[in-house]
Amino acid sequence: MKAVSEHETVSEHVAAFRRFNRYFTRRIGALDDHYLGQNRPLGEARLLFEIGDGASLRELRARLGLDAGYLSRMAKALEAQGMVRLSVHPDDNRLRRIELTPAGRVEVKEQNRRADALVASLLDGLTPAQRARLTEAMSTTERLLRLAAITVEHVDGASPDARATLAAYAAELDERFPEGFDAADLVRPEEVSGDSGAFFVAYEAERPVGCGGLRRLGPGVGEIKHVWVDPDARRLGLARRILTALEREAIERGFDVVRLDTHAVLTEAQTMYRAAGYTEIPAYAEHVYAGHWFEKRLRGAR
Amino acid sequence: MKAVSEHETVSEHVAAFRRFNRYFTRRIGALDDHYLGQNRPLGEARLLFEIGDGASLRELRARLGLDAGYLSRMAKALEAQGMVRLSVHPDDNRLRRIELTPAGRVEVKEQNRRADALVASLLDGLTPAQRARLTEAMSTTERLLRLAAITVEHVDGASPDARATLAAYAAELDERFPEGFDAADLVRPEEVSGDSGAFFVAYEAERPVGCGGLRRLGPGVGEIKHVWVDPDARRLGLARRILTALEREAIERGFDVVRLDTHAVLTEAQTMYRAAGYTEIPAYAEHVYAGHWFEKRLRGAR
DNA sequence: GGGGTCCTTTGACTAAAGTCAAAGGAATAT
DNA sequence: ATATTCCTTTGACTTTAGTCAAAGGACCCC
Repeated sequence: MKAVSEHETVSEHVAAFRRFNRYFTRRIGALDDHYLGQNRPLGEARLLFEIGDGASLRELRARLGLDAGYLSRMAKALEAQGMVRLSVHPDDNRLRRIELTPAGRVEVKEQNRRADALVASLLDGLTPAQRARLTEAMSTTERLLRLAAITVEHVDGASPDARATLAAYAAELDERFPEGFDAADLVRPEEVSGDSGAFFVAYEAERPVGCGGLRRLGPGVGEIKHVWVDPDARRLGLARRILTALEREAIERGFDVVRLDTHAVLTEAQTMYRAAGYTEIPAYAEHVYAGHWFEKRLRGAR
Repeated sequence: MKAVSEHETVSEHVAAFRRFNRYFTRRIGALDDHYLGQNRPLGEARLLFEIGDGASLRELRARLGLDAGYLSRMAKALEAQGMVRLSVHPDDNRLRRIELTPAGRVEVKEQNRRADALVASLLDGLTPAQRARLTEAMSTTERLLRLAAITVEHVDGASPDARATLAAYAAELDERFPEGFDAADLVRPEEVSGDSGAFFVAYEAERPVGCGGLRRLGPGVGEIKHVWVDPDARRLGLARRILTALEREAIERGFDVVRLDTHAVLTEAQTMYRAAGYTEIPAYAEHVYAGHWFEKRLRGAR
């Protein structure tokens, strides 16, 4: 009974999603592409648009998912038209840097103007209140879609992605803590690997955008460390998902309770932990940066 | 001051719209297209999908915006693959009817299954509450975008579109009124044309999806007649827009007040009129179908 | 300083997408 | 009944988009 109704709701959401997708890509997406290109193949228009304030071909290849040969030729064509300038990349002679010429900049501006005008004319039919509701609904849709597309994966604590996210985490704390933060105070990779613990990295389209670690604190007790989300991926509910992954891992490892500490200035984090069922407890260890300690019981109700 | 802040908000909405558009078409739309086609050029896949329970080539040409020659060839290719059957259209020997064969039906079903699975796997990352919020936000977005894309145009009361919408209106009333509705009781075209009145038709992508008329009732008094919205376009706020257009017209024609009557069973309409500033008044004329009478003062406050 | 890796260019193709115009049969308007 | 309009087919193209592999110069790691 339960299963049936659950299934029905999921397929309802799937149907709604597909209906929206069809409507949006047919009516709006198509419009945009069509008007954007105007006198130019879409591929070139997109490339031109994506260059921004200069980029390497390698970057563009990754961002637009293009074949190397194909991109090389398009770049050459745009250069011949006087839209871009190609040069060897200052940092690495293998790479080529591509930049807009003044003429290219004019064309991009013109593309933007046209697209803006198109959207403005569309919004024209709505009242200000409706426009506000539309913007709100779009941003909710986008946030949830992004969240859905992010995966949280178990990785080795010493892997490059783990180290990269921890470095970003440390850099941010160093900014935010009045006393600064020393990267030497991060957990050691072996504390969150193998039998000792676990480390998770969140990926959005292959890019690491968040992390969190779990280590053993004592018998039946785990500690959650370094839960962090990239500024670009905040307000999506990602920290909550990382936390859920860590708790699931803790349960599998037989911990009955998990603890964590947090700095006094990280008020959003404290709010999040409370909402996730954590309760504040007295200090369970001395940490240089800690100001608040929390705990959550994972099994054996209360 | 006012104008500046107004302008700023509009451009904010434009920016938000474009950001959403970019995100959605790049990430989601692309996914969909890529997985849909699988072993088949996208054009063919789209065509196959669009056939549904059979259609004429002409219809498909309009819906997909294809060149006649291109479509003809694709149809022939699909026929050679045993996916569709082509035949002369029963109603008009110039047209060709295209239908799916059993094999074609299987493939469309398979396309659908794949797309559903893709979406389901995407939604998998969300909690049920988040899924519900996503569906809600998408449907709001879609409703408002549809509303924004609809235009309300002044047409002659005797034009084919005016007659078509009025016929649909009459047919619906005939269903809904316990006593039925006789199309002979509609306004005559000349009452809502030229100096006597005005008629508006709402178009969504060239298709008439709503209407409303205004006629002169007496000195300074106009009457709003036959405001109707196609079932496919309801719950978008379209009736309200038609009403606004009629009131603007009434003001231009120098009417101080507009009246209207409505049948007792049309409770949604009554709610809408009240929300739009209409107040119920005693019967101002005898009408066979009327059960409630409303009025709105357009100028000379109270 | 030598092998492996990385990035780009070039040649050589292929497939898909789309355009244009001529032509012929079928409806429609007058 | 005749001119006009419609819808589709066909031939003859062009442009985009994309793929694959070979090759060469630059970097990186011992």
